[in-house]
Amino acid sequence: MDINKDQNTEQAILEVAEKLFLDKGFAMTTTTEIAKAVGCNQALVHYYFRTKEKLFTTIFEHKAKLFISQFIKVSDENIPFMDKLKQKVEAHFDLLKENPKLPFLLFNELTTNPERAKSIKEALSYIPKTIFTKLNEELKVEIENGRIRPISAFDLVYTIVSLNVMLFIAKPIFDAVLDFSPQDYSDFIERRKHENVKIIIESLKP
Amino acid sequence: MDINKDQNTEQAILEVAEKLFLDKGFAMTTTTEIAKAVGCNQALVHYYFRTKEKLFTTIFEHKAKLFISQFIKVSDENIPFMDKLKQKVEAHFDLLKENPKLPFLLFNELTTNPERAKSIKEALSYIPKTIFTKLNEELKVEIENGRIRPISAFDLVYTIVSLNVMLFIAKPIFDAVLDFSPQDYSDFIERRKHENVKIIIESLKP
DNA sequence: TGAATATTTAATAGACCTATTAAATATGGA
DNA sequence: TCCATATTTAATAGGTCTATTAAATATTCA
Repeated sequence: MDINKDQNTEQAILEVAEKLFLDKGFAMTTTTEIAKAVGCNQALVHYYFRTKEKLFTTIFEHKAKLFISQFIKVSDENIPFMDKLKQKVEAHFDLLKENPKLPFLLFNELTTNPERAKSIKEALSYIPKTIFTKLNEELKVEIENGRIRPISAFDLVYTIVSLNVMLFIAKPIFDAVLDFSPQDYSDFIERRKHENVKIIIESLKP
Repeated sequence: MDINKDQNTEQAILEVAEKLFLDKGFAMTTTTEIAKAVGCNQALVHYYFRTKEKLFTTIFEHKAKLFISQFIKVSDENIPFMDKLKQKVEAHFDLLKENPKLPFLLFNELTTNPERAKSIKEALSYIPKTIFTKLNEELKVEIENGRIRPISAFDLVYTIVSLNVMLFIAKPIFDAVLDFSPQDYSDFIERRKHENVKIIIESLKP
């Protein structure tokens, strides 16, 4: 071992593997490469995690649960619905900004290897059903009071997620095709953060 | 050769490879598998296309150019801006519906193998710059006449593409995580087609 | 028909990958 | 210190993949 001699090898493997899986997906990442990046023997990756699949699952489930639990964190309940909505949309954006490659990994693994769906479903089951129920109830009150047009929680969430997630999934397009500099990209997504909130709020008007 | 004995082998390879690349991406598709699906010897894939990379590039560039040229097709010029916008958003949706896996392939290849960016850039350069210029001019007129709020062509396009494309990229999530049946999915995206138009129109109000 | 060319096949080189094994080395506690 | 256990290494089995080659077969056309 070269690097990371100080810290836990198992942890080092997890960290390096997470970065590589997020960068290039499951198929394009090899255990040989992970070991090399950690600075350890390739057999060690299997010693600690047995298979590449298990290593991936461990990392993905941990990452997904962390993401979801961070998002779930209740915000101040005693504020108007629209303010809370703005808060949530921005919190979703911020969380994506901290985990910009997670959505792609989810899409990638679910698309190229549907057998992994079960493990991913397991990881995502951490999203309580109650979230949708609760949102639907809140929406119902707003709709009945004529403050917003009729809309389902699912549709609202779809709009939010689409507008926010695409900022990060499409980054390689902005970089390669549109020749965005890092500054261009940074400016763009920050501007869109507010634009997205505006569009979502606007789309709810009765 | 078993199947496709009637038709051109080269063409058969292209068709089968296109399906497989779209289904599973470049990395997860093997030339052996392509040959097997075509019903020919694996060496034939290399005989006609030399390398897997060349085969992929041929297919991708053709697909991308087709998609773009179909979208570019001018619609009736003599209708109000908002009507044209609605037409375009729906045309974009319809085109995606016919090529539901193309966006993912684009993201996948650009993300997992950035070296391929050049060839993809080449394929996408088929999008004339004038499109954005023209849209910006049309927007300017609408803005100056107070019919819509100030917005850039790029932002408008981002909103349209995000809302439409996510319907298809996220399909594996709807299927696996939300247990959508084919009918559920079909109903959902058709509803969203109109919902997306509404959101986009609404988001432009002054 | 028969020679030139095109297509197809079987075989395989060469690379790399995952996973395992046995042996070597390090570590911690009695 | 010394033994038991944990960690690490080198070596390798066994598989698959891309790409090439030479030989076999089919097709074309003079």
